[in-house]
Amino acid sequence: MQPQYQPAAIEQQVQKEWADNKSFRAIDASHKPKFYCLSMFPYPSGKLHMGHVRNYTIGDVLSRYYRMRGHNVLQPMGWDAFGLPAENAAMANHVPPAKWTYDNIAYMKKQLKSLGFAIDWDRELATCRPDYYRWNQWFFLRMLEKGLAYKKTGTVNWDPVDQTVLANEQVIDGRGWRTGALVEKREIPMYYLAITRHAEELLSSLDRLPGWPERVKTMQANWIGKSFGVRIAFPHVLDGKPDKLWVFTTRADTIMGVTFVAVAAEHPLAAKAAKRDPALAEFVEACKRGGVQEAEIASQEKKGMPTGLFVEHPLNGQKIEVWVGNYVLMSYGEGAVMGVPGHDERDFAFAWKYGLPIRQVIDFEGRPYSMHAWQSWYADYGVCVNSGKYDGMSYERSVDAIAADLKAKGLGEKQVTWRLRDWGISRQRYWGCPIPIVHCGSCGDVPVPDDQLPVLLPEDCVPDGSGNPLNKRPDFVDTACPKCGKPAKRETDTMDTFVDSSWYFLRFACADQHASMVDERLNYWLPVDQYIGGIEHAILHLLYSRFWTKVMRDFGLVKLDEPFTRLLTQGMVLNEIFFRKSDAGRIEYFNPGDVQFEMDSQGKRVGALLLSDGKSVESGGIRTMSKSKNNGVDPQTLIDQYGADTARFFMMLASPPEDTLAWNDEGVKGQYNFLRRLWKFAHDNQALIRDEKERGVDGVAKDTRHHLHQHLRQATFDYERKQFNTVATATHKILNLLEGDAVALLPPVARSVLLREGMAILLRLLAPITPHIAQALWRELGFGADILEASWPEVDEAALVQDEIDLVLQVNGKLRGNIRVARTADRAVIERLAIQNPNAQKHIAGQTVKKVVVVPGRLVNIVV
RNA sequence: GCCGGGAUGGCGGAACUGGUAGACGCACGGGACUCAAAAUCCCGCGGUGGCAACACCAUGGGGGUUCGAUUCCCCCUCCCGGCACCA
Repeated sequence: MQPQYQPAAIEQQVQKEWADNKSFRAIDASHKPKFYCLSMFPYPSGKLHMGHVRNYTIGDVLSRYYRMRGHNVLQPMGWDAFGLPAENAAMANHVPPAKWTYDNIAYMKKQLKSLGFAIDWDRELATCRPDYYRWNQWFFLRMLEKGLAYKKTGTVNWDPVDQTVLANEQVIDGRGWRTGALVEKREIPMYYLAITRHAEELLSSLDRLPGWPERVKTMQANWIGKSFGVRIAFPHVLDGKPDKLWVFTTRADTIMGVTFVAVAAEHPLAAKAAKRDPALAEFVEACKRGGVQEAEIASQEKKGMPTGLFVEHPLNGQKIEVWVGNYVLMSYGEGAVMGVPGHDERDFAFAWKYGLPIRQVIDFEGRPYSMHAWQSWYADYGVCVNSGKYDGMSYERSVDAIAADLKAKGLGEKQVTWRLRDWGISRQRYWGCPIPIVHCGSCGDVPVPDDQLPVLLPEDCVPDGSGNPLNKRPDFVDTACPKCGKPAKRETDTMDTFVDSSWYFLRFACADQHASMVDERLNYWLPVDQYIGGIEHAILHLLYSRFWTKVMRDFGLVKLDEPFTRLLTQGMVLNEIFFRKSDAGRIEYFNPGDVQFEMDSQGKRVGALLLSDGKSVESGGIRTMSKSKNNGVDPQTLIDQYGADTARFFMMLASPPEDTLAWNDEGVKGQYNFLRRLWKFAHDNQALIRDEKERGVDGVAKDTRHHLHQHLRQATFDYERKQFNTVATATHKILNLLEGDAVALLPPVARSVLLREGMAILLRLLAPITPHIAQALWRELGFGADILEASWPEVDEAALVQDEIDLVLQVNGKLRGNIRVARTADRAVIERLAIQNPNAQKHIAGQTVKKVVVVPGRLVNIVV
């Protein structure tokens, strides 16, 4: 056995054995319970970042833990390989996105292997391969047949200089990222998937996902946004003919407080009014300028303009003016809202700005109401007031009554409305899955027949930033109509990459199947037992995957309602930002690795200096690691310097998996030292640990065994609840215990028994987190050939029982000492001992004891 | 703006169902070993007062429930994630 810990040699050796033995190949059948453990597949951006290392370490720890607990584990890996960054890299380096992507995959695969992840590489897939994306196309055609995929116009960001559709990410402060031109909204035809048809089930089946975090389920429920309300018509006369302006509201109880109606800039009524009013036309156009991002639209200043049109209040016939409001969304409800400034904050701000009347129609138990300042409780539910026949009614009663009255007049009805919109999947980009449609002059849009799939994406394009490069490829675009055979053009839009990631978890069960999208092996492996990925995917990716699964189920392709049984959403990895601002106002960012800190004598940081010139830099707070802020840390440096085990161990120790993790280089060395200490301790005591003579543990170092088994119980409990930082802590505590004086002073036989037991526990607790060193020591110390096959250590309940326990002594809830009592001591004895305690006496000091609270096994509190 | 989450020493974090706040680690300070350095080992380490025993204060801020609150309830501040074309 080597006296020194040599991670590079150990890790290479152990990884070679795993590869030679195909240790992580998942078998499609077993008497053991199956465990499908999946981490979200990476986008091959170049090299692994810390978020990847964290994500895949969590997944690997769970995979290895469940394997040791007797499960047949599948942990696959693939590549989310289509996407925008490949096109950006292509423009910057004049390399085709395909080559860039495949090179990145090769490098990142090497990195994943060097981290020792227990992955079944035989099932690897990449979404940019035709044998994967052909099934996107095939399934899209099935959805088209069923009407679940359809064509309609949608709004996109348009760069007028480059004549290109921009992703939201490419719009910076309302301007195109390359041209700096002001971005416009533009309507273009797109394909949509009818996810709203599944809204009800996507919402209701969240209740059948107990293994999902509540916050993710809440976010999804809010995103789907089921609202119960009333659809209300405001009658008016338009071009001499009677017409109705429809609005949707969840607060029909406030209808008598309506003082205006506002429509979206895209609303037909706005267009009509704009024809007669150039100022209004200008305003409507101004609203249409700018990007399509909801955050941008919703946070802009509320602006409006009257249309000069009037409608009638549906219940009292009052004349109400119609406004155009930039805060009204065309995509939600009717694209028009009734304005109730008395009880809606946005309407209040709007009315205040334009001098529209504000009317109180809800009473809040007589609390004083002022129309000069908004109070957050004005939007609460209450009782109708100033509302004629509805006065005194509660929310439910007034809504029922108002809906009934509106229905009788043909001016409204109760309605359920969803916030969820259908999923637009058309992208005007090159590096994605082609949409299998041919546009024929005679036959229109013709689906590509199944036997002509896949529609292959040419892999040698180099985009230049203007338009979609596929439009410049006659070899791709020009084709024959599958129906009539005449010359026709291929659709050049590609699919949203969320399509690729909406079903890849199914494909891992049958990655070698080329005759069909999925096969019967899915029935064994699916659903995914544990899914792990970033919290930033809590809504879109997870919702689309749930939707896709349900559609595949409806088509009879899979037998599952939900794809992911348990979900762990890991927190983001953050790092501090350092910068200098030049006189010209330009900001230069510096990598935290190039910055050194000045400390005071207490170790408190007082300044930050750039290593290269020794001058100070400013701190810009802590953000997610990104290229633009130059605050990323390359995990490869860490692996090269300390080895995979240290990188993995530190990642798990630093923070609970679901919390954000602020990067801190300093701690890494400490964990490397721990593994070195472990190795040295094992080396120095190998003779004692190896000694296998049959010896009982009865009466051996009772106190130490008590602590050992307490740590084991805690660590196992923490594995189960996936709090790996305290598992790592427990391994520290065990090594501290084994190294401590209590053990060193034992006679050799007792020491040998204890060290052997302690080490056997410690190595198995470490095996999921630091598998290489655990395997090496397991073998060196003679516990067995392969720790992968070892079973989980069992807690010795007898070791946990103590004869005497310490109770916390409190007076009026304040700590005043401890008392030691027998395990079996009854309440009366504890009370007497507590009151007699000299320190307690000091604080009771003449006051009367009102009562004594005894929490068995924990504390006693004297109340005076 | 809307939805979700978070805030505990110099730092990462711990505290299981409301029961000793700061486990464990890092950083820092002191000491041992060494010609020296590294490595290693030992001691200290929330704040204030005190020689000490100890006392008081302290879990973002304010209020409440309780014998007892980091934990439960209400209000506020700041930070992070998502907002449908980044993945």
